[in-house]
Amino acid sequence: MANDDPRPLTLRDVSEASGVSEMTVSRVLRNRGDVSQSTREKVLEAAKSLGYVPNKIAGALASQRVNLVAVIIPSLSNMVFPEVMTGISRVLEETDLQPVVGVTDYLPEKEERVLYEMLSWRPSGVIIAGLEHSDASRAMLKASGIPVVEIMDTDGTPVDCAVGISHRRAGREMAKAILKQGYEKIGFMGTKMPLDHRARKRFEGFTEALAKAGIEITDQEFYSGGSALAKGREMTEKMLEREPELDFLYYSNDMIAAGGLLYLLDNGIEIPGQVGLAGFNGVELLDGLPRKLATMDACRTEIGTKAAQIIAGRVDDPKAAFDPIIELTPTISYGDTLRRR
Amino acid sequence: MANDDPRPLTLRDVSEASGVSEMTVSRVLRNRGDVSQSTREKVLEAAKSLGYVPNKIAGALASQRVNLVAVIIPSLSNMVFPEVMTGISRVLEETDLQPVVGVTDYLPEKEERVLYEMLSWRPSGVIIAGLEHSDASRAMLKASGIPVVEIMDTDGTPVDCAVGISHRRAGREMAKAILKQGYEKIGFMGTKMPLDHRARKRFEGFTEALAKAGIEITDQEFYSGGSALAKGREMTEKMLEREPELDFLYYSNDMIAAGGLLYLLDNGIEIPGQVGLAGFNGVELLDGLPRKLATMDACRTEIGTKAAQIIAGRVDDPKAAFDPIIELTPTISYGDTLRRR
DNA sequence: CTGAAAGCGCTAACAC
DNA sequence: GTGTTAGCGCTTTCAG
Repeated sequence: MANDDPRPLTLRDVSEASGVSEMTVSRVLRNRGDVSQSTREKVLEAAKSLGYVPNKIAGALASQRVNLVAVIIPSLSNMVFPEVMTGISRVLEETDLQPVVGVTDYLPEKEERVLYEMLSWRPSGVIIAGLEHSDASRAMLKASGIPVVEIMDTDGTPVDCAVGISHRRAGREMAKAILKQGYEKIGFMGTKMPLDHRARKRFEGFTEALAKAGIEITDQEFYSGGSALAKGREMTEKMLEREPELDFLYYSNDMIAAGGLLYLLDNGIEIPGQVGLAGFNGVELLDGLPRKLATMDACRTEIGTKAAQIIAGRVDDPKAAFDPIIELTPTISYGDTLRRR
Repeated sequence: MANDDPRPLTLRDVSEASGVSEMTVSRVLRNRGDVSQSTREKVLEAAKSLGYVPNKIAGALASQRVNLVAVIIPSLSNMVFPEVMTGISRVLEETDLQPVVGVTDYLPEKEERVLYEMLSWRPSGVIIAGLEHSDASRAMLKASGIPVVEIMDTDGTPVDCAVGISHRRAGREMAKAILKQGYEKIGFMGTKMPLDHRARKRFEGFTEALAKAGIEITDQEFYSGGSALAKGREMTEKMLEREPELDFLYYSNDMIAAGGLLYLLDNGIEIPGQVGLAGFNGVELLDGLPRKLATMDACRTEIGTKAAQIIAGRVDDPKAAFDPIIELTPTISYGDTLRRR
């Protein structure tokens, strides 16, 4: 029954055990071509009882086909990429493609290494976060000759094609919504991440829209590492000590915004009358806070879904047409922390 | 410079471009064997300018070696597995092994599929969550002939070896700590997941230790889906309506415990005097809550680290000895919600 | 230090 | 419906 010999089983073993040629065994195992019911049963029986697991390495080399899609993302620890993965998996499960995840920790050199490593397995497509990559990475992607979808961001020029939102616009829209509610003394808090281009673009869009209204950010603060909830609390405290006049706090993600919210509530500050708040991402995780946080969803699942569909479609038909850039539209939810009565 | 021909580059292309035999090119690219400085440079130059990326499929088939470690986990969405991954990656980065992640969504059939798929790439080792697997999965793991580490749990019999904590004991220890503080009317809230064996074992250990002290759980409630924070809040509200006499709430994870905490605070219930709380996991994410939640860390990063070390060690030396079960010891942190004054 | 030959386990393409 | 042959792109092994 089990395999005692350390040598892994091969098609040949199944062939011998079933008295059918290797080729026919292969056909049965892949459901390819016509095979008589009787031999099919013999083969499946033999394969099962031996515990045969096909060797995809050999199969891929022979067929020049690899059903893998490389998915390259900066991190698994925040809520955003798991949701993108969910979208991707949902679509790919309907196909014979399989996602393989690589994580870059927001480091361009690591991205390069991971990409090289993944491309060397000759995947059928690449889904990669962001539009900013090293020259070498872009060159590899171009030279690979496979479909590449850059996700999350549309502010830039994709190597092949992109699905995402405009983070500049997201920042602008939030600024406009805040101004419209009559807030004027605005503070910003975010990650100290020169390499998080999307956070940077949101910040840029935000200040740009404020500037257009003749307003400058009153104060700003950046953090790195640690528990986001705790950091949001600390930064908010510090900032309000420095600038008690602030009437709005814009956070670059929902987690630190939640920390800020808890701080304000603890200190009896009236929300959103005295101070308003908003975050970014729309993480469901945070439903259940004492107040519903204003935020902007980043269309994460949809980005994953669309990206996977593009890959699947183009693997299916390499000459099919496709949009070079698909820009999704995030929506603001006002919650209880942005709308002044 | 770039590759216009859709055909991917091969060693032969580099060989021709550099005027060196394929074999020597291969040696240079893998840093194997002695190659003169001058030919080495010629080769690297040629490979780089062509944008050559080696084909690992062919390499793996020829060398019968695949530097991949299959990591099979139920989910990426909660905080627990990303931390395990961190531990694994940290160790494997020091070696030439690479983790490849598969997700099962807590479904045994999906686990079986994912495992089959991964084993068909002939990885050098498997790290898989839990000790409960279908017969077919166990058979595959055994037959694979590669090192297998089952992680998270030690209450059971591993196929090969295991690293984790005893969730039964964890439940018992928490029960003892709660009783020691004088709490007596205890409610339990958790996930409605017959397939989350570790949550189940904690629950069993918990009730068992209470029983030994002659106490039964006063009330219990299970949820599925939705935002854990919100669910914790809702369940807590319902339970306290049903059983206003409750003096302690034990939650099967920190996220719902946090929701419960926020509910109690909102309703002016005194913690931990009137009602105490505890969760499970020790998620750093939650630092920053108004009170520090009592919890028990699950040694997640350490589990990842140890598991990866075992794989790396056994890949290095297949006949090295190893412990079949490594049980780590979780520690209770009392925070502000368990210690009665 | 470098090269030539053989073959890893499978599948495409073609017989029968 | 089934079998045969010839590789896929690399590395192992062995000669020089």
